[in-house]
Amino acid sequence: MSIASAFPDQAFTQGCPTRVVLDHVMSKWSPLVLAALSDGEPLRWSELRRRAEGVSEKMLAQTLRMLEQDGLVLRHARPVVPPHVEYSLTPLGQGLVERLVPLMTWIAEHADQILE
Amino acid sequence: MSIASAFPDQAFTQGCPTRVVLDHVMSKWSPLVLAALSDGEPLRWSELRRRAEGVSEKMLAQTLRMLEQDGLVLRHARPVVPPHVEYSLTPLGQGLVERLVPLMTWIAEHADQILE
DNA sequence: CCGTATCCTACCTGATACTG
DNA sequence: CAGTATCAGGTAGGATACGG
Repeated sequence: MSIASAFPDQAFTQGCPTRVVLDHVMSKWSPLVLAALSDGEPLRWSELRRRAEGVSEKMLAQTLRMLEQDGLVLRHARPVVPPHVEYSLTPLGQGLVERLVPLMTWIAEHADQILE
Repeated sequence: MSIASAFPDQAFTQGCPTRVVLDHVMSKWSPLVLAALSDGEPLRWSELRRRAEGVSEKMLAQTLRMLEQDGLVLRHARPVVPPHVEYSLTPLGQGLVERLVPLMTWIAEHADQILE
């Protein structure tokens, strides 16, 4: 029996790869970083820190490394002084944010209702 | 400047109610509980424990209380012995899962690609 | 059957300092 | 500018035992 009829039987069972990806995508800062990149425009480290308001340097680094390893975010470092590094979505990452943004939009529209 | 052009300016800024709701919805077990209820059929505590494979009793209780307080999940206790309690989605919760399920479906379809 | 209470650990956070 | 390193403190989450 799967968790819900919408998914294949083995999806989101314990130890399933889907569970790992779900945890990555749903981690505290991933949605904010992914949403910030959703416009398609590459962003620099400092700009990402401003957009994901409240993120520590440690957690931003950790989140970006994770998303890069997952093939969702691309890191492009230009070898200049001072360093210039840009982050953008991979095609895979774009597919993800196309589903993520509607969810976040819904939350933005209904947050008041939810917290009274 | 908002986090991304898709959202209103104040959305997902630090301390904004949207941030609280985002954290609730993206918490470790919420997606699995909400997805389990997405079929529309009310589920009992023991069935939810089976569907959200790996969840501890403490975290299931905490997650359900949170979702109930947020007005996303409805708790219906029938006063019988032994106790019979059912959980289901509120209309608000249904609106949420309509956006959540496509995201989780995408993850189920692309998890292999992501983890190589 | 449906939870609560307790304890314990792991991670997140925040601050600070430092490097190419 | 774009990070890494380290350490102290708090909080989310896990394991287990017990109660209505």
